[in-house]
Amino acid sequence: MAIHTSSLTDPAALAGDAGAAAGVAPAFSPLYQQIKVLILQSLQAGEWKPGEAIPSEMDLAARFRVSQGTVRKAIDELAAENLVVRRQGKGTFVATHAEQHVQYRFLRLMPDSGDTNSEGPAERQIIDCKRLRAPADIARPLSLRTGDAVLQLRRVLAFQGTPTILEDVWLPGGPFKGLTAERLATHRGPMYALFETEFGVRMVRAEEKIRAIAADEASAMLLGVPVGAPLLSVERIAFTYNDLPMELRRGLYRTDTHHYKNDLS
Amino acid sequence: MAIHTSSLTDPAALAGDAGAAAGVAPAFSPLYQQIKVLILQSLQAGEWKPGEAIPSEMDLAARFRVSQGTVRKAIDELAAENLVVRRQGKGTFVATHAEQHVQYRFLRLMPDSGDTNSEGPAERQIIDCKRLRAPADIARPLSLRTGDAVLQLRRVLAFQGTPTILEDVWLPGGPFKGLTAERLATHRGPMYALFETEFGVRMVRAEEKIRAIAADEASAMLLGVPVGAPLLSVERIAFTYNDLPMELRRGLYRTDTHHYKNDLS
DNA sequence: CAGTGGTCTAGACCACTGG
DNA sequence: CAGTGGTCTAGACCACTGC
Repeated sequence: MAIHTSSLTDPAALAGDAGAAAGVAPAFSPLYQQIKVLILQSLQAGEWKPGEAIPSEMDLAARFRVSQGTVRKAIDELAAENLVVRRQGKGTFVATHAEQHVQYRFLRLMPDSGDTNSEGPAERQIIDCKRLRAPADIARPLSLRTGDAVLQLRRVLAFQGTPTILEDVWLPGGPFKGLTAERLATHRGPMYALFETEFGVRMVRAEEKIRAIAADEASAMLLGVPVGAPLLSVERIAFTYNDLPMELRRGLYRTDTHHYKNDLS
Repeated sequence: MAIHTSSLTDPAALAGDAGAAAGVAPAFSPLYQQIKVLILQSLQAGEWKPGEAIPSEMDLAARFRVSQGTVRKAIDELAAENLVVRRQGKGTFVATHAEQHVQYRFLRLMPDSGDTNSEGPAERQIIDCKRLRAPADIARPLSLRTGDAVLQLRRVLAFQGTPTILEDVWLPGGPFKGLTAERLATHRGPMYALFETEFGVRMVRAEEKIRAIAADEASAMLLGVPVGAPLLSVERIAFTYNDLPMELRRGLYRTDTHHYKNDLS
């Protein structure tokens, strides 16, 4: 491994050796990137669980035989990607969807007046939860084969008594074996927190495609709006480590009292 | 200034002195943050224009009497905020909306199939451009007073012959004095690039509120969709340095062939 | 080749947390 | 008070660019 050849005893050998055999460029990779990959591997291997502290910078520096500054830069990037949270004086912790002061980290729907906290927690109602064989348009985004087992879940979120979000969620059957409507209903806190504690699946990032559509009969009924009313359609693919898709979610949002907020920079 | 008291000759005096008089906490501010503010001030003062190189890290370190590493960390943050672009071997450059390989940095609308480049440049058509006194709902988000002069602009963007975006843009009359429909029509490239070169206004970040609405008669006509068709309503406030709002934009997007893409992390 | 940003180190000291 | 992350420095060397 490149790390061990580029330690204190031989700081000259820096270039990564991955891909050096082929005719392609040697793809120079700085030491801190290599350390970052090693920490990442420990994270996905579950060496440290969500919410727990990872070893101190000094410990990691000793383990990898590099200076603290190099470990520091690796952790800086992990923190920038929200995989890890630094707390001065305490340590560095594996990020988690539970115990996070923002209840829903990936939900961008905000009430038109007041902040998210002022309207209190969402009232959740599970409409449906069943196993089925994935049709092509579900299997593809989840990197599954058509016909593979998936879990489908339908629920409604209401804010202050007004049903606002109708969501269909699809999960790969393998990693989420044993997930039931019962378990979901009794769980408090974000769904992604339950995924972490019960199934060891941590959602790391997501992509959303947003459209405006007209409510069909079923959706209109569940959300309490007229048929044909404009709704925000939000299709989300959520990824765990290694850009592995682990959830497909199709949501319909009422935007008469709420809006989808996005910050560009 | 704090910088000069915490130079090489007196590296002990680090704490910022801002706000030390009041009973509030002294608000410790690290050196690199102070340097960042100084560079920021030079940026908004126009000491270096968009597209130009700023002084090298060594030069800035000498100017501010700090080490290169400290300047480096300041620039790192500016680069993370897209205010500045680093190019190895060449220098650090003031970010610009022109000459940027992504044509529209703040536009999140993507064609459903293929990438942004495959559909070629947007065809732009100015519908209207006039001066008026700002009503309250326009003045407020622009931090103006009701009745202040604003410029209103309406245009349609079409992709491959299909009108897709209808936008109303409001700009404060002062900074944009002299902007005409003629000038906009003859200009090639992003509108924000013209704002930089002609008016010295650089948009740095933006906030968007997204809703689904039904097309009214005027919008339906201009976009070539039936009245009542669902459209994506995108309200954007764009800010220049110092979080100063400089543009209000209300867009209606057709989402039958395109979608709004958002990455969450 | 000189000049730029990028990496890496070693060591000192500071701010914050908790026992 | 010890341990953690956070700041700052000084110096060496590397990778990339352009003359």
